Amino acid sequence: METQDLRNAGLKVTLPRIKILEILEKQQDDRHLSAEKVYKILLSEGEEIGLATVYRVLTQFEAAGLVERHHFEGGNSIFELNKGSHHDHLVCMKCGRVDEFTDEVIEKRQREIAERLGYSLTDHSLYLYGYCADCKSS
Amino acid sequence: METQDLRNAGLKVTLPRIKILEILEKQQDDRHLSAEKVYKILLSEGEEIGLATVYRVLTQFEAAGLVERHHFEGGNSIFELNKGSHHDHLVCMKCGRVDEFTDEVIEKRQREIAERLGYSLTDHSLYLYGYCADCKSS
DNA sequence: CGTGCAATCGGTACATTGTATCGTTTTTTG
DNA sequence: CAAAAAACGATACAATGTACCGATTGCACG
Ligand SMILES: [Zn+2]
Ligand SMILES: [Zn+2]
Ligand SMILES: [Zn+2]
Ligand SMILES: [Zn+2]
Repeated sequence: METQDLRNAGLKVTLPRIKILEILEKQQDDRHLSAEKVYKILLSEGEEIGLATVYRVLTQFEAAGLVERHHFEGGNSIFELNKGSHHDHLVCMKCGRVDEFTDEVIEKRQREIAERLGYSLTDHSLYLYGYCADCKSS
Repeated sequence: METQDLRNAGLKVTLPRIKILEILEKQQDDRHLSAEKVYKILLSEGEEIGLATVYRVLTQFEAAGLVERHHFEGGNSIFELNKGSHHDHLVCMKCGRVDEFTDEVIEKRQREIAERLGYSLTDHSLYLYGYCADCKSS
């Protein structure tokens, strides 16, 4: 139940938050949405929720750890429901398809590099760009 | 000589292009500059070059392969003179310091991952964020 | 050297993405 | 159910970058 998820995250239960969380959970094919896309889905479902609220709520979700924010090439922010396990992304430059992957070798090397250069590592972003199997051939 | 670099890149030799290229070559401590920063340096040197021209010229330099554009966390574009050799970046979240590194193991894993998932890889971006040696202790 | 044309420039209006403000509405608490 | 606190929606604003346009400059040619 979304209601409980919100309470657990320390957020009050309001209609916009429930609806936005529902939308994020509903995505099957692509879990990675922009704020604008979430807003359009809300409109298409007849909800009267302002775009400002969408941004505000997504930012709150991010602060509460419910959601992760990414910056794919192209500039605008992309949100996805937090699955708990870290992963990085492969993005198709033609159709926008997004695949996920994890690689412990890369993760380990990153930690070693940061240590060698004297940094304490807090975060990283790794995006691979290219053409997916479908777009490659066409 | 900057003049020849510009000709080699197929660009006409104009005062703004020479000045901007000079500024990029002059950076010792941090080769990674935003368009706004380049503009401010120009102003501080008494040059009458418009911000629009700075953006335009940097974009042309990028297209000509003279310069690389990055998107660090925070959103705005960062430019650096192309050194020829690929490298990735470590960014200090406190003081903004940028260090560079190359890791052939990571590069290789990336190619393998893309292949495994059916993508033809064209590009990637890897940024490590944290606190540098100086900022870590303070 | 001039001269003329095409490329480029600088200023500014505009586009896009996201944030701050503020009066109104909704939730929570007792 | 009423009061207080929080959140909402509309919209003004901010930040970053692009498009446009009349004025200027670089460069090939004579
Ligand atoms: Zn594709
Ligand atoms: Zn993901
Ligand atoms: Zn630092
Ligand atoms: Zn660099």
